[in-house]
Amino acid sequence: MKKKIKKTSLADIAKALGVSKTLVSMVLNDKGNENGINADTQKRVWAKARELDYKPNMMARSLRMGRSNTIGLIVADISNIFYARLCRAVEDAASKHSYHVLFSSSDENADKERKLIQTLRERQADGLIISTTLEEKDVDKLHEQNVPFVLVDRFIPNSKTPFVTADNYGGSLALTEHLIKIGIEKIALFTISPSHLTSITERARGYKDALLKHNLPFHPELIREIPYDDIKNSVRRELTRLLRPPHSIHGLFVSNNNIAKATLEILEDLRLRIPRDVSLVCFDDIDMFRHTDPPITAVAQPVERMGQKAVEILLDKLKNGKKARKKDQIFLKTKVIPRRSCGSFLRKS
Amino acid sequence: MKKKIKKTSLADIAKALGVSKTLVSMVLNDKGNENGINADTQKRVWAKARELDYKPNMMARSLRMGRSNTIGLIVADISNIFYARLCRAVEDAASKHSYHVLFSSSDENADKERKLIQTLRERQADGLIISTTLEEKDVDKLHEQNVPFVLVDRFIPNSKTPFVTADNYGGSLALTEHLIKIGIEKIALFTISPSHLTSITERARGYKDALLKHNLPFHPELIREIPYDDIKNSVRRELTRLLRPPHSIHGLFVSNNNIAKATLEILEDLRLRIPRDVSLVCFDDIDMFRHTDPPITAVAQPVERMGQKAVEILLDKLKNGKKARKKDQIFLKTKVIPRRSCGSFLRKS
DNA sequence: ATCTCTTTCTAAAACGTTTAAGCGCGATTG
DNA sequence: CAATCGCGCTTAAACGTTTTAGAAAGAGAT
Repeated sequence: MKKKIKKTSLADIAKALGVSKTLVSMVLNDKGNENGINADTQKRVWAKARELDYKPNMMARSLRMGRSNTIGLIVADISNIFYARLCRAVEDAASKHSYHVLFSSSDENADKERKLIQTLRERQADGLIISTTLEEKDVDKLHEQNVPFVLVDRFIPNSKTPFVTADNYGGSLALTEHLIKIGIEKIALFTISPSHLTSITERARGYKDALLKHNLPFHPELIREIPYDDIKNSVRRELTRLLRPPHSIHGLFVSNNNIAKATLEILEDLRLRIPRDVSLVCFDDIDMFRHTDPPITAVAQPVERMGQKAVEILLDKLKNGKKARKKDQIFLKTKVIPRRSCGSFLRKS
Repeated sequence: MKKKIKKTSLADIAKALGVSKTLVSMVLNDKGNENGINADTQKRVWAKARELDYKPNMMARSLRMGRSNTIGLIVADISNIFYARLCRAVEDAASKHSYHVLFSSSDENADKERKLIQTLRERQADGLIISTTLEEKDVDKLHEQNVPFVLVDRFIPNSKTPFVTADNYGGSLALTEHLIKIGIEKIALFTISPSHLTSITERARGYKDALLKHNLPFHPELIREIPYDDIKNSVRRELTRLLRPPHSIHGLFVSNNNIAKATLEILEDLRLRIPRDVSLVCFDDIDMFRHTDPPITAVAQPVERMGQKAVEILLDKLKNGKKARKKDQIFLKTKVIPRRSCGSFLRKS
């Protein structure tokens, strides 16, 4: 019925040529010379391999060699442009070293993430790159299971875990100061849950320190947490509340591009204009912020470098054992990109 | 030195319990009952497995079973929001059937794509989903090698190859008509190379037929091909040329979101405004088109369904053999989303 | 005639699974 | 009391590699 066409294996080539599998394997791995295989025999092997359209079976090879040349990558959501870029960077960097990448989206869900880690390990990923939503103790457990891994975008404070992240604190400080310098002082901050993520706490810390630095009052109730899975409704609720007394904010700092999108949408619904009714800044710049109405001031992260660095560190760990090194904890510089979403006048009056 | 901690295998559990690997395997695969394994023994196996933190080695399993539960997915560029969404959809659909996805970006480069296909096959992907840039004969070759695969976004005309694509023709026809109805008649089309892709040729065909349908002149020289790897410069060149006599276009139809972005940028550079100086419409809607200045009229594609359907068809092929069926060639409905980038007045005068 | 050294190649084990075939034994049947 | 059956389990092969250890054969040395 359904004719199962067997793929050609080393054994097939060996049999066809009347030599051993060993020989064929050596030749096709370019170890023919170092094993003193006759040049002519080598040619015959190559020819036959081509003739039979031989393709090595990586599963068998990995099984035997105990390594798969695969990296597992876990991000919150690969359809978010930030992670999509990160994935691409990781893919490119990995493929330079002939590694492949197994992507997965965790949706910021710790359970799902744990399962994904498990699966990736079952699939014998040699190492993991994770934009983790886990807490310290989970990550410690990962260490015990001695899986080589590197965190991206977020990190675990006071831990030896290697990571590559943007300078979320510095970026947020600068971004908030940008608002303050323009004269905007009542600034709310929309963070995203789960809120223990350092990418988020650090942004909040930067925001707070900027206020303090400029002797402005810090009101904890101006920091609002937007749940990852209900962004639009939360933004609507918080925004309408904050824009009227007693808060009457003048500026809004949103912690990621998804919240920014929702904010634009809600403001439009409410017939409110940026920056007339509120100034907006966003952590994480995306292309289209240049073309929105108005263009949005944002902090740009070096996403591509982030991916590259993470791969670099991971592969280094894979090669040279896994002693933690200080220089494997990396903060990348960010950059404020001023655009027109902040007005340019003092509005305290 | 670097202590290699062996992972626990079936054999370890078997030895610890004084039973055979077979038994352990059966129990852990939930085939204990159907193989009449004593309930108590089953419990002991599970307990020991947990105790030793057993994780099955999927490489070994795949090797033995001849299938990896992995789907290979090749797109042009995973950092393009369209493909990122597609990837996410494929990931979700696949994981529902406990398949994993191995993504790769081909950069619209046929050679790279061929290599990726090869690699994915070496890695024993059970099937492939490809947004292909290959030509018919390459795809035929793939068939011969009897790899199950499904094309997405693009298809091969007059071929039995299964595919899932948006109705590029219908969408483009409608989008062009949208312009025409507003009174815009001199419309240029920016396609993207490589231009043999049906996703592109179909869009051109829709554009042309819309003109003919409304008895408007069709000028082939108004169709400009923008190379994938040099979008910005080409757009600048073509745009400046087309906006002045003798062409003096009033409308511009761009074939994907990347070209739209570049167009927005260039127009800004040139101090030109949409729709005052030119009307703009885009095939493929992205979130941010709602918030650009002005919001951009676009054709939305059901990307998520596209991914789902592709997975569905592929998995069906994997299960039920590979006879080509008519209903495995799918065109998905698109939808014009009118926004303010087209003006709303007759401008022929 | 034996020993040793190259050169070229091979046998067999190992990686961790799944699966086809079948074994030992007590209970049931005729 | 022999034959049969079912239960609970095992043996061994197989998947396609890589790798370790060593073999066959001819050449040169003694």
